[in-house]
Amino acid sequence: MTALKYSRQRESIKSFLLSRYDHPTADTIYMNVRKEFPNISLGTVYRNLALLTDMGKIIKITTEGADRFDAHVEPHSHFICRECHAVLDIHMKNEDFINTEAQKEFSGQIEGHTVRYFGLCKDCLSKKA
Amino acid sequence: MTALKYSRQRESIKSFLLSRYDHPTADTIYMNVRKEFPNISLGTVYRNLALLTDMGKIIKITTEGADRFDAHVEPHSHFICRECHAVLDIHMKNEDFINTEAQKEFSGQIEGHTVRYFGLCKDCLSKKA
DNA sequence: GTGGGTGCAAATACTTTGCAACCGA
DNA sequence: TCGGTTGCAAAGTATTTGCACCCAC
Repeated sequence: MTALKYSRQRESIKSFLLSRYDHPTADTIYMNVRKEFPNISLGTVYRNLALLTDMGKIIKITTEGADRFDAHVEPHSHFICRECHAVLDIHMKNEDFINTEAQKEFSGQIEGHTVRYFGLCKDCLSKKA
Repeated sequence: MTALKYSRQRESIKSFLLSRYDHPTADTIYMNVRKEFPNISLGTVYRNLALLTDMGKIIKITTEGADRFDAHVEPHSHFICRECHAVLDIHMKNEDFINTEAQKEFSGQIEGHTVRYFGLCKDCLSKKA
């Protein structure tokens, strides 16, 4: 029974994440939280991101390169660009994939805000033209 | 114009992957290919996995921990266990998500065999009971 | 005061890369 | 022979962890 204690650093990390919709990496979070806590260390950022993830306050998204984080935990899905690894929100209703083969095969096992579509984002698509 | 040359090691890696449906990691591939090529190095395994991925002969699946690889490139989706990180195939038709919000929002940008569902596999579910 | 949290640095896990020797076309 | 490929080891990137000190309760 580890009693969680308040920490200004953790609060700052969470509120920074709440202000962003682009799923920043631990390093980006570190750079920004440093504006408020110049002495914070990357280790502390990682430790708190792990804590917040375990508590369900944020979501960790593992992609190529560094993991990305999202404080918006309402059920939603993600589109991930194969090229630039941008993570974009998809505002998809849970019921939306209820009739898919996946839903039939893994009925009851698939959690919300956990579907990820991969492809090319518009920026990367247009750079190819 | 780099002319690709035949390599027994690369062939072995590819045929090992074709024999597996559990999406092994580079290290597992290394361990197994070593039975045929005792002197092969991890670096060579990684180099060839990158080459095969670029050629579209295999798929790289980035998850927590080590990346996983799949030589079965026919369009299909994956179910990934949050707990043990197992990657299971979902035999889902491409048309299956054509009416979803994701498909509408990212029309033409979503590639085949690239949708990933997250949840708990049956083994991990039963261990919780 | 006590135990969780922090900064720092070292360690770890996974992957990439430089280089000389090797091998396929 | 020529240039791609390999084994080995060192380096690189992302993340975790041990430890002494600090701070919330």
